[in-house]
Amino acid sequence: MKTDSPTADTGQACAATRRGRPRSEAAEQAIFTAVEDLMAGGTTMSELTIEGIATAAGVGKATIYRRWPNKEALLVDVVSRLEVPMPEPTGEGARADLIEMVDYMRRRGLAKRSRWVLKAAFGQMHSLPELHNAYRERVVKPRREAGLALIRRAVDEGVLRADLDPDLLGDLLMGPILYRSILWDDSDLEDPDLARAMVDSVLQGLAPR
Amino acid sequence: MKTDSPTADTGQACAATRRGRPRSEAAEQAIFTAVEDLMAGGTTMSELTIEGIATAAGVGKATIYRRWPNKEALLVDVVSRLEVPMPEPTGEGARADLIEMVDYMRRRGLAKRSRWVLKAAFGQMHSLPELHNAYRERVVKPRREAGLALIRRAVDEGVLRADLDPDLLGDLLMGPILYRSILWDDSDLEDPDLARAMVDSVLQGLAPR
Amino acid sequence: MKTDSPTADTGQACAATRRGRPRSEAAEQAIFTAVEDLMAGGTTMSELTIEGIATAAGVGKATIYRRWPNKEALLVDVVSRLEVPMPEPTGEGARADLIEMVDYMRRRGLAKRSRWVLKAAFGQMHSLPELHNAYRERVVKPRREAGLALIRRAVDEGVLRADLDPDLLGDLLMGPILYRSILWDDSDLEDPDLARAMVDSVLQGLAPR
Amino acid sequence: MKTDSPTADTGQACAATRRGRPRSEAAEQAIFTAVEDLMAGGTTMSELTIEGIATAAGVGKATIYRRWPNKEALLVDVVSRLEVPMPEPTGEGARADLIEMVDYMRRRGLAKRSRWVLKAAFGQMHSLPELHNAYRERVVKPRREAGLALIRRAVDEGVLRADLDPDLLGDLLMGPILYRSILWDDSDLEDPDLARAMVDSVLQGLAPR
DNA sequence: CGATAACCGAGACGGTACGTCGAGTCTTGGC
DNA sequence: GCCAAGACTCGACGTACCGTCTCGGTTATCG
Repeated sequence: MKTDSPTADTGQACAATRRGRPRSEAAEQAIFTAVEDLMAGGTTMSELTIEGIATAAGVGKATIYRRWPNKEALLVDVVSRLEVPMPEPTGEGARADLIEMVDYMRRRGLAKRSRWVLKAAFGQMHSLPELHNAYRERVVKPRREAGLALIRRAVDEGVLRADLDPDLLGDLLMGPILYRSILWDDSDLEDPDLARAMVDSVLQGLAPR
Repeated sequence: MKTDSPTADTGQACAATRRGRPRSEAAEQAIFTAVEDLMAGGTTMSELTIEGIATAAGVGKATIYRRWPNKEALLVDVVSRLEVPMPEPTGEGARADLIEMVDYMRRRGLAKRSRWVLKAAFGQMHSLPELHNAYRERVVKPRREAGLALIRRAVDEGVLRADLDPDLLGDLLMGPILYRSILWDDSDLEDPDLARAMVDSVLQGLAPR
Repeated sequence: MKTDSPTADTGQACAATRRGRPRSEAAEQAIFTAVEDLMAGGTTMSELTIEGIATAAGVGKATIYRRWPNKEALLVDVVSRLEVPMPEPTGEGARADLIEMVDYMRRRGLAKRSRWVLKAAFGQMHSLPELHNAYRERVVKPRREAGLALIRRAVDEGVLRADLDPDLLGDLLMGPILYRSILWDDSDLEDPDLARAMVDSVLQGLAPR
Repeated sequence: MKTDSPTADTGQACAATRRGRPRSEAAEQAIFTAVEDLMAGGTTMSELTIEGIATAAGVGKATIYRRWPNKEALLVDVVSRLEVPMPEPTGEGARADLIEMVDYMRRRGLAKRSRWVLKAAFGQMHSLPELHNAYRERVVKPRREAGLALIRRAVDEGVLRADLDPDLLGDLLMGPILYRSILWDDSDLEDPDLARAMVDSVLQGLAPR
């Protein structure tokens, strides 16, 4: 996934030379690392304070507020950093690719840091609509589009029915795993065969033949 | 859903009659109304403070804390109150019941107050683990169990395959609609035929015959 | 000197009964004590922070801000508390009373706490004109009027010339000692005979006979 | 008063010629002008920040810190610059010189900028001990010594008694006018005859003949 | 009927974190 | 090496809520 730097929204790439001391890359890194460490250490969302982050990062509070207007904005960037690229098509056919995609979601939901982010940060989004949109634009949408590309290929290969809306197909395939990732426990994602079972089940249909 | 009164945790079922002035039913109503009004008025979750609720309800803070140990507990009750009862089986067979159940989820996701709850309150849950657990226990679980009962009946009627885990069947049927409810726009839920399309699609299977 | 409580300016003596928990007298005392202790401990004015006072007093910052709008207002009250009543007339005649008054000023300028207050707090006043006025009204003016009464009595007794403005007489008698108190070192005030020398010198005149 | 350049404390009198670009005289002027403008514009002492000065002067903060080690040092120089030279002896005798000196103090207390300095800056001195000491050393002391010289001459001329401590004589003559300058309103200084009245009163004595 | 006990609104209490501001230092590119 | 600009760490500011604790006063039941 391609993500802009946190200052992307200020569009500072002006023709005139930038003046003054440039922002410290090290400080930025320290902030990200501090947040991820705190998260990994079991800190819940409401315990995650800017003051705590600043202290853990060895950074002044102003250095954080210079980059992000509030806690949520910082988290969106943390989230973006943690998202890993989706798997490339395996070349073994569309069904295998669909399973791989679903299994990627399952593994991502299991990964400790990623799961914390997926749950906690995502949860805050409805309080800050513009951040919700930013997250959807930068994280959800690219993935959804990759999924749709995959689905269209599967339709071409005859693995998926052509008479259904691709959006619907996507939700039917991805919804269950994401639902489990967000709402339920990790234990519900541990079965390594889960992705195959899900994909095959919806492919074949839940009704008896 | 049937929910205990907020005083449930104080173990009021003592043999001896309670002495002193009883708690004011009016105050309780005022609190609930205030929270719902604030929510409807666009107050985001993080702006929803106990002090604000007390002021809006014309109630002392202690009157709130006398009933709920903390903000999370109050929110669980508010959320529970907003949940509407699930539809009774229609008697037209398991397939119709499944569609009805999915469509109920769709409509619930569209309802203004319910949506606020589903999104905002649910979103905060991972920040507030107790709220998350309480919500799962009191809201999600009963519904899930109703769903599982429905699914078992559908298996008995031969509408669903008997060789799949009922939990998996449930997630495959409910996951897509909940995924859309939580993550996407309301517009994705507007199609009145959506529930039927989803259920029939997964019943028949996404693979061409 | 008669001093109102710090909340005097809110005029809370309303007919309607005051509601809510009353302000803690103990907290107020703790705040005053903390400031005086810090001052006595050599803390300079710019090192004297509200946070430090709150910590030293074992009190929340809000408890201070509830009583005084800012640091300077708090100091005016601290100053008022520290001011001690002026000496009563000795009954030995106007000249002795004048010397006693000047010597009182000298001793006051020597007293550790009082001096700190006289210097540091007084120094801040020109930044906050209304506080300057309050201080003048509540501390300086009563003293000045006591001095003028004394002077008028001295005129009646024939100790002071009747052809001079009483204000001028007051400043000529009190100015030198206050000038030394404010601007110079403590060492300039140590001579126990200083007051007598000053009064007698200006009474007799500085010109040779 | 003659004041060293602000760089005095950096010991610039090195034998080897200074290398690199010399300090900008214009920047220095801009800084002084900015401070005086801000003062004249009603800025109180505690609102007078280095950042504000730098911005108003169109100068970098480092340019200020390169010249003065801290805010207090800058203020000492600003204060020194504002002090105007004392009057030369008039040649009309010691009494006239004493009156002229006291009247100079009176006029200085009335002058707008000088008064700002005398009151506001002086007021802060006890908060900022270094500033206090520097001010005493560079402003008060020379003036006091000039006053003492004058007094010694007056003693020689037989205008002042020889049996009194010159320091005491100085404080008795200057104290009243300085006391009025610092503590009271400008209106108390407006009488153009005030200096003469004060000097003559203390010369003749306050006791009736 | 009076005492007792738990309730009520109001608001102060000690804390914690907020987001801002300024101090004094450091680091850019440019003169 | 100086300059303007603006980043840096640090620490205090004054505000807002948290959850608790008095206040004076109001219903209830119990004795």
